[in-house]
Amino acid sequence: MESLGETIRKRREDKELPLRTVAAYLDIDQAILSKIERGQRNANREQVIKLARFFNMNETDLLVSWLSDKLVYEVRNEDVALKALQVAEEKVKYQKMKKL
Amino acid sequence: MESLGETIRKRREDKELPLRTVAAYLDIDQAILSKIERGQRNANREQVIKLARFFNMNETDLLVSWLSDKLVYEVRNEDVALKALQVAEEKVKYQKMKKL
DNA sequence: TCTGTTTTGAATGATTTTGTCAAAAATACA
DNA sequence: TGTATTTTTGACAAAATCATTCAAAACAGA
Repeated sequence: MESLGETIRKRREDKELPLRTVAAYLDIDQAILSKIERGQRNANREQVIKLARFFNMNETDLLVSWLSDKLVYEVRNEDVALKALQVAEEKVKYQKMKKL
Repeated sequence: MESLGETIRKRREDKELPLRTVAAYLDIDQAILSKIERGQRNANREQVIKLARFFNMNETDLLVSWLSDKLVYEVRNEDVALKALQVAEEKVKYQKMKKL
């Protein structure tokens, strides 16, 4: 279970690229990319999409990774984290069903 | 699948209480409570706890309802909402496992 | 040590959240 | 209807959170 940050750091190190290079492609300061890789900052959607393009990864997969990171962050330190995620899942399913 | 807002509105109407009364107990403006009940605003943890006490409900259950609402809100309009929730669940489980 | 890379944290800006207030809209009911 | 009560709305302000920049510190390797 890898976070988006861990994933892209691996990719970047595989290619032996400095933060600078990827950050330039994303048009952000390398400090931000460093923080994103280490999970200290959240990327935004545009950055995730660019990262997928840069590293030739499936965009949807990376967006799922990113979104799920945000969800995990939202329930950090919560006793009922797991339960809440499960209930949220049911709620989303229910809403989807209602739309048909 | 009921949101926290729907739940407490029902309770309040059952008891035929005006927003004013419950809002006073929570120490907030009734406008906010109105918005919380209709899902336009998020309650905070303290308010959820007070609501549970006020309506004699199980605090944990209400917190789960509240947290899951927040999660649903976070993935609204996302194509990959369900997938992201499932992945988040696995991530949380994985983290929990690692701690043992 | 020198060079390039990464991390850190303070400062600043931008955005979001939270709440208040008062007026408008809706509701209840004599 | 008319009046009182409740609810909703939206403008506004304060507070909190979040993103970004920058420069310095820490780190890695030759």
